[in-house]
Amino acid sequence: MPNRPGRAPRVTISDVSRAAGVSAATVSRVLNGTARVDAALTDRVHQAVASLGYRPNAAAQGLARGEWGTIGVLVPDLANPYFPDVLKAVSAVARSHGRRMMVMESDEDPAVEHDLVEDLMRCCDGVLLCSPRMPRSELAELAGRKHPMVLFNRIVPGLAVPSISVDFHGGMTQVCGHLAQLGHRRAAYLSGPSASWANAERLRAFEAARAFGLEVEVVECGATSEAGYDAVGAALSLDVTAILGYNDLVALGALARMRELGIAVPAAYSVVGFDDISLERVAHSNLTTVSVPRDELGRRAGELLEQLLVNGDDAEPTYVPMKLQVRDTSGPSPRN
Amino acid sequence: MPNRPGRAPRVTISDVSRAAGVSAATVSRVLNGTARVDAALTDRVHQAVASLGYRPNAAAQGLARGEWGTIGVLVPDLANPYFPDVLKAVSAVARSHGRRMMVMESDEDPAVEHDLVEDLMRCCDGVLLCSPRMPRSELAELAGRKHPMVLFNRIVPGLAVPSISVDFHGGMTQVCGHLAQLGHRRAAYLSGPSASWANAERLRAFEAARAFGLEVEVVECGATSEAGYDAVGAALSLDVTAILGYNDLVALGALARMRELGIAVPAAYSVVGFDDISLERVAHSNLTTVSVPRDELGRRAGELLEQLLVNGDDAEPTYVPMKLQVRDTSGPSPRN
DNA sequence: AGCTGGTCTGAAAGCGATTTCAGATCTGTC
DNA sequence: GACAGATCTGAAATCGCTTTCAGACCAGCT
Repeated sequence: MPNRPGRAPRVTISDVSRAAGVSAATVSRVLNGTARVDAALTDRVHQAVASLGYRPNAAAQGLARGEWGTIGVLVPDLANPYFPDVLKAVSAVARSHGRRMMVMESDEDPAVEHDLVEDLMRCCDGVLLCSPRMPRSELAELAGRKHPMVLFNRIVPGLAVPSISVDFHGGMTQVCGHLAQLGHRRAAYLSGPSASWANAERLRAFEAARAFGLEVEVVECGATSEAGYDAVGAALSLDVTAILGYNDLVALGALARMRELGIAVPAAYSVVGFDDISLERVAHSNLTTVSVPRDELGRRAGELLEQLLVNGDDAEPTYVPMKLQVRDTSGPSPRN
Repeated sequence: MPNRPGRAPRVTISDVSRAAGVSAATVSRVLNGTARVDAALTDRVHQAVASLGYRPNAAAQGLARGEWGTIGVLVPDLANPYFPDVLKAVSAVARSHGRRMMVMESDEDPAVEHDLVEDLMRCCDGVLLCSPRMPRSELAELAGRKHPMVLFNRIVPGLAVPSISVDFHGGMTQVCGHLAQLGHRRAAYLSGPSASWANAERLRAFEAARAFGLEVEVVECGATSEAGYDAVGAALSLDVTAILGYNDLVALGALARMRELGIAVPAAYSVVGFDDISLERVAHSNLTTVSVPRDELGRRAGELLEQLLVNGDDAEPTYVPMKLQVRDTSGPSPRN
């Protein structure tokens, strides 16, 4: 990089080679250990590197090696407590394989996702798309570029992209089973982003739920605690005995509103969340929910991508099961 | 980059120039708008780009331009709800200036911070260090490299590095004032990471607090809700009427333990947090705390870095004030 | 018609690494 | 002592893009 005024002069490999009295090739070999080099030269190189404070330029390395040493992650919303946990694990995996992590956020706007992914592909060896909301067609187009890519929490039928997802359908089925067993016959579901696969998977569970006697009404809501707070009114008017949140935030928001209204939980209504975000550790609202180990999920997503980069394996879609966590906000139906 | 088996063949600028029947220089000019180009040629270039699906290689651009178009952010812990909010804002600012964001996490280990920052400097135009725990000497060494760098929540006296920090000292002083006014005379502070500047700043406030009649005992604790939970016992044995947390997580953990022990808050003890993390929105524990607008903080940090990159300005350290949020966990001292 | 000056374009020289290739040196045999 | 082969080293090509530089072209003027 050119020396900018006021910036430290940039030390390049040829500065080092000059100082050590060897060729640039030798410096490269010493630093990367790609070939045997005489011990005396090795020493001189190391000394020159140390005294000049040389650090190889990542762009030049990337260009020459044909690898950036970087993976890219796209998330819908950094502020959603779900993703930092995943990022943390992905970052750790990436680091353990000597890669850096680039992060982009779509801010829940499906329209910008495509561009962001394109940008990521320009500077990352592989990309991890977390819960992408973009339409199937765009996703297919991106997949068609043959750039290593892993899908997280989004399955696109008929698209052979390695993916890892939480078994939302199974999780919600467990929730329904739990409520049915407690004698509930009608429940309201505070629905998440309508375009999202994650929401669709949950909805799918309600058809099966009918089989074991639970009818679920859908109320448009959203993915935030505020949305949950606001949607309670509509839910309560539906003659139900239980409220299911799209996620824990929604359920906690609903719970807060119900507390304000003086509604007894779980005596009058059962409330069930989804995701088991770690807020539970601190919030102590003891929400009944279904959990999934987010760190393990992130780790597996990272490993999947890494494997893809190294072996080019085209793995099968992986589903990670959820686990019902019965706590204090669910109980027998009051109409039993 | 070389074409890997199974990967899409890489389209380069010369492929485009060949297809459009112009020189690579012209393609570059059209794409970057750096010079007037005949309309007919411009069209041909655009068509070639579209039909080939050309995307400039970021590494090559970075190398040629001497800029990566990337900023790097180092955080101690992604799982700490504080940072995602900051990252979100930083990411937005970076994006608005056409830059990407690289994220690294030290996992609260000061020993790895130095290497991570070094790595960031190899591939980012500028770096933002959030609450770095590394010793002053290392920080000084890094600052000496003249690589654009902004410090967030860490002031190093005598080191001329642009920085933006929350006025922790002022915040904690407000907390002490609040408690003193409520008649409290002795309080316990559940102390955070001992090496951290943030903790030192809070401690500093306790000396001043003595002046208005509040004695604060320090209990070693940590930065997590678990640590707060565990430290309650020690705090209660100190003959105090109030407990101050290093942050909200600690305070919430303490609160949870106290609830278990059947201790009335704020009747028997007042509990005060620090940071006002957004968990409050969902946890509804109504913790008294001091707040700081994390998104604004992130935005300003991002802008500071951007300014540094563009103007090379060496701005003065900025302090952002905190604001006392009196809620339900603080009340008059029972010994009044 | 001949110049001057201004636009637009392409050839070529970087940017800073890696890697190939060929030459130099050194071993160990015959 | 000479030769084959193995080691080690440096020169140069390469990665894909930007940017300088100089030439080509055209218009407007004297």
